[in-house]
Amino acid sequence: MLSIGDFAQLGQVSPRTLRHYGAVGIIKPAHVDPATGYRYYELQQLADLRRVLVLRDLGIGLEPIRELLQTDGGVSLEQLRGMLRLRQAEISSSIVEQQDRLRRVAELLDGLEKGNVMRTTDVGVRVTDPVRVAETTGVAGGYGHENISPVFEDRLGVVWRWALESGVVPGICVAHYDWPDDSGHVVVHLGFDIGDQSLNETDEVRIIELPAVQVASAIHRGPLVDIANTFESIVHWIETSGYRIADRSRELYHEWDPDNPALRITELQVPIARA
Amino acid sequence: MLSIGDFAQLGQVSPRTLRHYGAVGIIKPAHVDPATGYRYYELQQLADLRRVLVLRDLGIGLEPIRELLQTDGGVSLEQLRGMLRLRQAEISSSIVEQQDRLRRVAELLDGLEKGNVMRTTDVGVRVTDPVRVAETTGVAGGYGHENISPVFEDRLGVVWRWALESGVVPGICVAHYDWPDDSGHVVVHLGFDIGDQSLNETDEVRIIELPAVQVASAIHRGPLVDIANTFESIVHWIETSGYRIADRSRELYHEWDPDNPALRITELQVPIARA
DNA sequence: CTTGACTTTGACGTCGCGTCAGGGAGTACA
DNA sequence: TGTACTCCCTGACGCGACGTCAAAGTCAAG
Repeated sequence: MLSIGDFAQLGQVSPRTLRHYGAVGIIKPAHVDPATGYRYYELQQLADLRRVLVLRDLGIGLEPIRELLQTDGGVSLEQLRGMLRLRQAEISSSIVEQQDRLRRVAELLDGLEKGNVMRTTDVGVRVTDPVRVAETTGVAGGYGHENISPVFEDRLGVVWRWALESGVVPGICVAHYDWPDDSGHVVVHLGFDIGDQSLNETDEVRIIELPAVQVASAIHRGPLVDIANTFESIVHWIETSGYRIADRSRELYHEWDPDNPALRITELQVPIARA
Repeated sequence: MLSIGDFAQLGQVSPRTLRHYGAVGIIKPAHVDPATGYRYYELQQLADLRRVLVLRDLGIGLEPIRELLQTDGGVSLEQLRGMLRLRQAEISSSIVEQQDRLRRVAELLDGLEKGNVMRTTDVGVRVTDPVRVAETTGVAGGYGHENISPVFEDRLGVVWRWALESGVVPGICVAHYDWPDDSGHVVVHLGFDIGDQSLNETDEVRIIELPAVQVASAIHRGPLVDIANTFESIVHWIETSGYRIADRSRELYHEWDPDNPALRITELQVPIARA
C-alpha cells in the first residue's frame, strides 16, 4: 500500500495526474480510506500505469486507453491492434501536414529575404461556390491590360443595358478568359452573378454556370493596370506549392468604384489541381 | 459594408471565428452599429483576414499574430522573421517527435504479431534518483538464477544481521552486478537504501551511492527464476529504440514476500545512453 | 404584419492535466 | 500535549481556438 505521492514518484507522474486518471476511470486506487478519502495504491498497479503511459506517449487519448484497459483480456488485443493502426495513419498524415507547413514557412521566409512580403501572404487555396453568370463575350488582342481594357468597357456597356432591359438584379461582376489561340487573341467573358433568377438569353448575353472548383485566389487592390503582378504571384505560388493550373482563370470584382480606381478590389482565382 | 455572414463567406471562415477575432483584437469590424450591435466589415479587410489565416495555418497562435498585425509597418518585419524561424524549429522538432512515435507504434504492432503483448509495453525510460545503499558483495558463478540465487540468500542474511546490529531503518532492497570477468564469474552487490542515515561501514558492509542515471526500466512480477525474460525484453527494447547499454544493471525489490514468490515485484533498471 | 433568415450576447464543452485555495490528516519533535 | 511541517483531500479556474446551443433582437421580402 503506497500513498499517492510514493506511487506517483515510482511511476514518474504527478499526484494530480493519478487523481485525474482515477477520476476518468483509468487507474483507480486499490483502496480509498472511507474516513479520510486518502488514496492508496498497490505496487502491482505500477505495471498498469506503465502501460497507460506508453499508450499516452503514443498520442492516444485517455478515453480510448480506458476502453482498452476495461475490456482487458482477449478481446482488447484486436482493439489494441486497431487503435495502433489508426494512430499509425493519424501520425503519418500529421507528419505530412507538418512537412507541408514547414515548406510554407520556408517559402514565406524566402519571400521575406527577397523583400516581397505581402505577395505570397495573400495567396490561399479555397473551393469556390458554383455561380450562375449572365455574360457577353468579346475578343481581345492578347493578355495585358492595354488589350483587355477596351473590350471590357465595351462589353460592360452591353451587359449593363441588358440588365436594365430584363430587370434582373445584378450580383457581383465576374470575368474569365479562354486560352489564347494561335494568333494570340483571347476570348473575354464578362458578366455578373444572377443567383437563381430565371432569364432569357439573347444573341449577345448567354447564361452559363461556372462550376465549383478548387482555386488559388488572391486579392488585388487598386487599378487593374498592375494586375499582372498579382497574377504572376499566384502562378509562382502555384508552382512552388506543388500544384498546377487546372483551368482558365477567373476574376471577381468585389468593389468597382468607377470614380476611384485606387479603391477597387479584385479577386483573382486560378483553378488548380495537384501537380 | 458587408454583414458578418457575407464577409465570413468571402473569407471562408465562420461568423463565430470573426467574432472571436474581434474579441481578441485581431480583426475588428470596420463599423459596429451602436443601436443593434451588428458588425459590418469592409472588403479591404479581406486581405487582412487572409494574412491572418495564412499565419494561422502555419500553426502560429492568435496572440503572436495579433502582435504582428498591431505593430504593422517596418518593425514587424523583423518580428515576423523571428516568428517564422521559431515556427520552423518547432515544426522540425515536432516532426522528429512524431516520427519517433511512429516508430514506437510500429514496434508495438510488430510485437503484437509475435504475441508478446506485454513485453515491450512494460519498458520505459526514466531518470533514477540517486540512492545511498548499504551493501555487501559476493561472487556468483555467472548470470542466471541458479548461480545468483545462493549468493543472494547468503548476502541477504549478512546485511540483515548488520541492519539489526546497527539499528538502521532499511529502505528498499537493491542489487546490482559488475560485468563478468574472464572466467564468467559475476560480482553481486546486494543491499538496501539507507536514505540520509549516517552509518559506519564494516568489513562486509560498505556504503556507496548509486548515481542518478537514465535507465530503461521494467517491472517484473512473480518469482525471479524467469527474470531473464524480462531482462531480455529490456535489452531488445534498448537495441530497437536507438539506445545502448551505458552501465551495469540494477534491480529494485519493491515487494519481497518470502512466503509468496508469486507476488514479488522487481524493477529491473538498465542504464542507457543514445547509441 | 408575418415569416424566415440573420444577428446579437452569453455560456458551456473540448483535452489533459497545472496550479492555486482552503482545510483536514499524518508524523516528528519539544 | 502542543506545534510545526509535510502530505493529502475536494473544488475550481485556466489553457486555445473556436463549435455549438439558447434566448432574444433585427432585417428584408412578400
